[in-house]
Amino acid sequence: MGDMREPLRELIECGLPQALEVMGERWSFMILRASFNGLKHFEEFLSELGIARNILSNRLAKLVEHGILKREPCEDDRRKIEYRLTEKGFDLLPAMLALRQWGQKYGTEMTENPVLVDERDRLPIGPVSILGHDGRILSHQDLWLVKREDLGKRADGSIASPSDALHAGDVVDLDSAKKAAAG
Amino acid sequence: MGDMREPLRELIECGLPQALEVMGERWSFMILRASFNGLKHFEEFLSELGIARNILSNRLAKLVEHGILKREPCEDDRRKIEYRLTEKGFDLLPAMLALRQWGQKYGTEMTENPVLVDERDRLPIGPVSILGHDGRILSHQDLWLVKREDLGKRADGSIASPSDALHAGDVVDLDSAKKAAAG
DNA sequence: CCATTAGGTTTCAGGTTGCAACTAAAAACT
DNA sequence: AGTTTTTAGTTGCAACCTGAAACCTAATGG
Repeated sequence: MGDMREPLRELIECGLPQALEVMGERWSFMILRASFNGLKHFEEFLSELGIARNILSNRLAKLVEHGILKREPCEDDRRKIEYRLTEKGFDLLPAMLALRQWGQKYGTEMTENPVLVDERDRLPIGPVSILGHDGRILSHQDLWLVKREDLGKRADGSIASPSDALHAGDVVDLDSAKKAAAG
Repeated sequence: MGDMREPLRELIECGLPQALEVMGERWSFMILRASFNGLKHFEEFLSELGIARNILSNRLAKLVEHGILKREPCEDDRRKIEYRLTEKGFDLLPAMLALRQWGQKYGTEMTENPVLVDERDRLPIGPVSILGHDGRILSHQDLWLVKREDLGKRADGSIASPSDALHAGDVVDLDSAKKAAAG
């Protein structure tokens, strides 16, 4: 009876719901993007994003509350308030760019301008990537879900069948899914 | 007068809004994650996610409509329907993982189990990363926004001031923002 | 035939979004 | 000083979206 919610917990105990609590709300990512682009003031966000005043107010407050933006009054003009990214906010950059690149890949074609570049060579950045332990770029084909206690154990030929694994919670994740995608 | 919406276009013409059209809706990412984990059937999603029936129905339809999932009737049991990830759906993996990792980094600590690993060495994957043209891992410190026609032009010492650039659309993005975060 | 399962749709209360109008405080102009 | 403008909000209200529960329909299974 205590473990009734085992499979549910598996899905809920992960960073996603926590991330979505803030960033799942409408406009949050657009505001973040605007922040990345250097916008700092209420009226700037308002006119650039085309968001409603009350919603913007609410979203900014939530982003501040979650430590993604910091809210500080301007010194030179005390009507103005600056909303600036925190380190926690900057850490959302990979997620935002991955989403952006995906949208760009499958959306109506558009030549983005300005372009996000590596400041060293001033050449466009590559796709946001999943890296292995050794730095190799991984595709979904290369991924596997393994029980924590089985980390590092290589497959010797005998692997539980994917359908069993799905319920046993052993080798679960992308096995069946990638076969399905291949077919 | 024709270019009145210049700065607005700059923010809107990017993959983000297109990505958010589907993935910005509540539950979309959670359903995607469940799909990655091998769930395929309506009632599976229903019980694992704790979502309402009507919403699930609506979300699945939207994900199918946008080509992220494909909906096909089961052959062996024609009541059942399989929802499986398309290639377009799999391409959301970096975005989902980046979000997940961010949530994990800043949320209440939790030891994820099972763990997502590189199937070769069965070791946990690294953080989702922004790569430069040369494969180097970039932080937000290393990024720059440049006009499309200035690609590859290295800075010789004379760079327009960031505040000017913000309005001119030249070197816009993270310059001021990263200075702000540093301070 | 009858019960059950799978995948929905309908209904309706309650919450969220968005537009427009209003406020309050700090500059800026006259 | 007095008026206007700018900045960052709040409030009120209609339209839309969400979620829980009940209902519907087709396919299995006994």
